[in-house]
Amino acid sequence: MNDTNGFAKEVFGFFTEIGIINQLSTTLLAKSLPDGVHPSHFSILNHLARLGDGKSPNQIASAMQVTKNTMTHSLKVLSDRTYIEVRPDPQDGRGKLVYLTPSGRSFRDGAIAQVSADFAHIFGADQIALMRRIGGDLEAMRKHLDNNRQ
Amino acid sequence: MNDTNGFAKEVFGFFTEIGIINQLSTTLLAKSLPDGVHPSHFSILNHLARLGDGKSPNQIASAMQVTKNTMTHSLKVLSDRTYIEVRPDPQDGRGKLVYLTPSGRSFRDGAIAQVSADFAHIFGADQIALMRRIGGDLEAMRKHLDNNRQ
DNA sequence: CATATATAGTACGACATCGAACTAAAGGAG
DNA sequence: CTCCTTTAGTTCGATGTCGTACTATATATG
Repeated sequence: MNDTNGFAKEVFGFFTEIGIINQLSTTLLAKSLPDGVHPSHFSILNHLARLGDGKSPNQIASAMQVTKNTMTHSLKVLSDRTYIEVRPDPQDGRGKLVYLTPSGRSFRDGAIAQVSADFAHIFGADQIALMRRIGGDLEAMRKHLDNNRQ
Repeated sequence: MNDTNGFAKEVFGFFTEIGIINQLSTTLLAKSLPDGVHPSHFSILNHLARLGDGKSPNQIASAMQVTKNTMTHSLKVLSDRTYIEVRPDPQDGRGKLVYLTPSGRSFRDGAIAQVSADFAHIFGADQIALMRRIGGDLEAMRKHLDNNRQ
């Protein structure tokens, strides 16, 4: 096996590991979420609650790393559930702005509590230590990949 | 903000970081793959080439962390492209066994070369060092989550 | 042997996501 | 002012994935 193949093997293994962790944690999150709300939808509510609402769909799509069409779909789902309101942007005739409803806020708060309780069962001291140990490296890797996407 | 919420915030941030890395690396891989082959399909070919073919769909599904129905679908796609062959298991009337075709092997080898070349452009010494630094912790986290899924 | 339980794979429907093409509005160049 | 380019959001079709329910075969229990 030559160098190129060895390099490929190592990098594949690395991203495969990350992919599996992502898959397992997403599945776990999905099971903790009530009412058939998809993790990606919850993520949008969480984003709006943490960083403030009144963002455009395009801004949210960039933050969530999904395409605009996906965001259109997700916002429709959240809007149908009355967790958000989407209003025209008074400053820009093309744009829209997304606002959390009181119902959306309370749903998000309840979900946070539920998910925290569920995760606490399997996330012990060792895992917390591990998380803190590699958190900085993960952030660096994320930023590097984000800055180098074509 | 109380402890529960702080814990939730930290864990969310951690898995969000992993999710974004996974999303970016998967997108990158998808762009390197020729012929519209999905990363998950490539992953199956790679698995069979590395660990040997003649596995059952169920074994592959477990290794890839997807459901049996997803595997049925993926194997049909790969079979239609003549990258694999699915034959009945002579030992078990219910089972099937999956084999790589010569075409599948050469496709996989070519894809490895292409993807390696593409990744080498953005994966420098710093990233390789980072990968080796946190690889063990990622593996431990993956195993922990895998052992504790409900 | 007969029945019950478990396992391999499939069928069906639902849904999240994507890429390409489109509409509408904003901004810039002449 | 007019035309061109860019940007925001949507529509459409395709695809990967999942959960539930199903069939067929194997294995265990009595």
